[in-house]
Amino acid sequence: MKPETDARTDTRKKILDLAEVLMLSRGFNAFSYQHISGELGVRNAAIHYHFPKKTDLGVALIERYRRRFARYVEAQAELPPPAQLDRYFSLADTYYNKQQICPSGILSAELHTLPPEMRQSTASFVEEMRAWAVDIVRRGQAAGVMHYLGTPEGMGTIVFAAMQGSLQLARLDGTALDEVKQQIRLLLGMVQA
Amino acid sequence: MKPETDARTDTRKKILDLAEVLMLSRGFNAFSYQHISGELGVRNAAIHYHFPKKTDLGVALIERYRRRFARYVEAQAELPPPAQLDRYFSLADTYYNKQQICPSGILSAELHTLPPEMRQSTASFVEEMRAWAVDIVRRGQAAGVMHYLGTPEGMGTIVFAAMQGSLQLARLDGTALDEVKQQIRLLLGMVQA
DNA sequence: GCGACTCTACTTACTGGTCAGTAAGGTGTC
DNA sequence: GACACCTTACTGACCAGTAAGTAGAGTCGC
Repeated sequence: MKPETDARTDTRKKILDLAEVLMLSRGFNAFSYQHISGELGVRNAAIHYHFPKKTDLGVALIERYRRRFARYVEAQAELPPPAQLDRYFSLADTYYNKQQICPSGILSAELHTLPPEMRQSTASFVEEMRAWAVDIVRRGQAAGVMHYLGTPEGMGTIVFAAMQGSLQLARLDGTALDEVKQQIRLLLGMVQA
Repeated sequence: MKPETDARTDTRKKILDLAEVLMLSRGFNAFSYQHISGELGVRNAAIHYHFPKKTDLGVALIERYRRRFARYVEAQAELPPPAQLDRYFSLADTYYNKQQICPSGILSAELHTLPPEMRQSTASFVEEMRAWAVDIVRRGQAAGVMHYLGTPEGMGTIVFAAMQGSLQLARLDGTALDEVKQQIRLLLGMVQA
């Protein structure tokens, strides 16, 4: 009984992985259990065995994001703030290359059609991401490696909002993401103007 | 035969108005002809009479936005750039107060599930909005009433992306929109830091 | 000034497809 | 023999879209 080939967690994980791809490219409401079961070579009811309601799948997806994000933040806690920002930018590039948008983007856009449990998880997730962006620019300022107008709250929030927005725009206009990234670097005093 | 009470254009307009509200709060895929016909007190097929396919309704919605936006831009072409920015901010407040997001936000988020005709219209619409934001900050800079780092393209794009993103975030965190608006004013050198 | 025709703007009634979700049964493993 | 992990088979809801019919208003010939 090798845990790494345990069928139980294996199928469950495959479902989550597929659901993740579908959600980030099409949205939560625009994919069905059929999309997953077809790709996975199982029947629809197999998905319902692991996630009885679609809401359960949605909440599990968001909670997995939150855990992953927490690990991600912790893993690079020791990096200097500009390097953390670069990592953030690379993450956005990864989404862009897959023609996806960020989880907070799709979830906040679809918010009013999501079940209450998912809305709750989304609110926590988005608040954690925003707080992290604020934290980066705050520590960047404190360390003297970032210089900008206004407060860390204002600057962090606009960075987060602009990245979310530009990832969506980038699917229509490929230059938007690079342009926004470059402008953020400028506004944070990280490049010579 | 008074044209202002012409039943023809009247029902058609009511359908578009209702579809607009539904799209900005729930998204294009998350409303049905039933939602509209129920509210309007007509049968489903009546909507199909005016808009045979849902795609037709979607394209009509976007094209109406584009015409409205073009008029909006022209109507305030003589205003000084900071005043135009304020109008843009008020528009965002209007959406926020109705718990809606901006059309470009929902359309770009749902992009991959939209029919090709709608994608085409969306691309044109978004490009027009972005160009307008760039134009405001370009003329603001030229008039000496806006001062910022980088190019008008970079600054206009980040303003547009940040506004789109913050309108989405504002449904989860009521402070996001005001924070981003204030930060934009700061970054454009429109307030004393 | 009146019947015949036509057009707009609907209606009723339906189809086929997709959806989430359920119940009951089977199969292999500890 | 109990349990995890599926299957087959189904339900009811909702969906976009269509076909055929109709009420009323305007138009035309005469």
